[in-house]
Amino acid sequence: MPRTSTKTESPVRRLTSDYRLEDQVGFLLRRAYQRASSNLVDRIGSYDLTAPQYATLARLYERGALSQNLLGRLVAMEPANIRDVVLRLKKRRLVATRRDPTDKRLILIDLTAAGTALVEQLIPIEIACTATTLVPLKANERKQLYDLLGRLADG
Amino acid sequence: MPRTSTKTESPVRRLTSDYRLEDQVGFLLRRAYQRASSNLVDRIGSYDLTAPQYATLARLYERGALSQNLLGRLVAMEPANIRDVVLRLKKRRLVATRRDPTDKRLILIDLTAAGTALVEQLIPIEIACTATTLVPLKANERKQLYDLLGRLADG
DNA sequence: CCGATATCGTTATGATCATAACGATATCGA
DNA sequence: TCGATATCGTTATGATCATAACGATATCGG
Repeated sequence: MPRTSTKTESPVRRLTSDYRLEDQVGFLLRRAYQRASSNLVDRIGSYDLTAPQYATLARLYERGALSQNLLGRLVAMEPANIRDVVLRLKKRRLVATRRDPTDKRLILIDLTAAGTALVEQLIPIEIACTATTLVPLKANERKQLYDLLGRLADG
Repeated sequence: MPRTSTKTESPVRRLTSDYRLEDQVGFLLRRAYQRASSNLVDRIGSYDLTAPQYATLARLYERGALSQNLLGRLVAMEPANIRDVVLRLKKRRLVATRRDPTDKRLILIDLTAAGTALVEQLIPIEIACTATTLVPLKANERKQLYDLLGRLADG
């Protein structure tokens, strides 16, 4: 086995630098999200679902039929993005679409029976997954994290 | 102006549900990262740089020449991903590549003069951007957040 | 020395993401 | 009523992302 190789590293140290990438909150958030997302895919990947797809199904389960655009806002996806997710879910018959009779602009999305059954299977898995992700933190720390992240996300 | 439209919402309430998507840490992390990333692009977008591209340049600035693979690990990108980022940066002459003479597998990546100059311009902007993202939090809360996120990310 | 194993970079596939521009529909205000 | 404005969904473009499979190179153990 070749050594794990910090081999090519040269400790050049340019000019300034009390700067560290690790101190940038965006970088930390990206890595934490990678971890959480990876945990979820490990558990629900066998269902061939991604985290955004799961979020979409879960939201429909919570709220019932929604227009494609509103659904997108509720799962934090742009119109062009939620469109593709809905198309994939529709192709697998997990959601169904119909026109809103009173507003011809809208496409209403809803879970199918199969979609509903799948979400009900997945919800406990996702809850367990969240627990796994939070293992490094104590109970009071988790509550603190939720508070802080919520305030960051909402601006 | 059409109303902001919770129009199509139907409060169907399926089976169970003390379940809420907002309680899943992955969903919160994704939204917080969206916010941070958006803040960064607002500020450095005029340089035609994305957050991952900036992270890559910043890491090279901190560490000097690195193999493509190690560089990828240090910015939390898969080999296939860091490859594309490096290609784009190389096309813009912000980084240069050369073969490692002692290990023919490696491609060494380093900043060009132009790349170095650009990073030195961008670092203060990024620091300001992090400050903006953290505005909702008080100083002690920021410290707490860093601690919690770090432990989540490192598993 | 040499085969087993590990690492590096590449290729291919598929799913997110954000942005801008566009036509169709809906609503508002004068 | 009717034009200005807003929303909805679509299309196109480009950048992330993760995964699996692959050849080339490097290292280790016997």
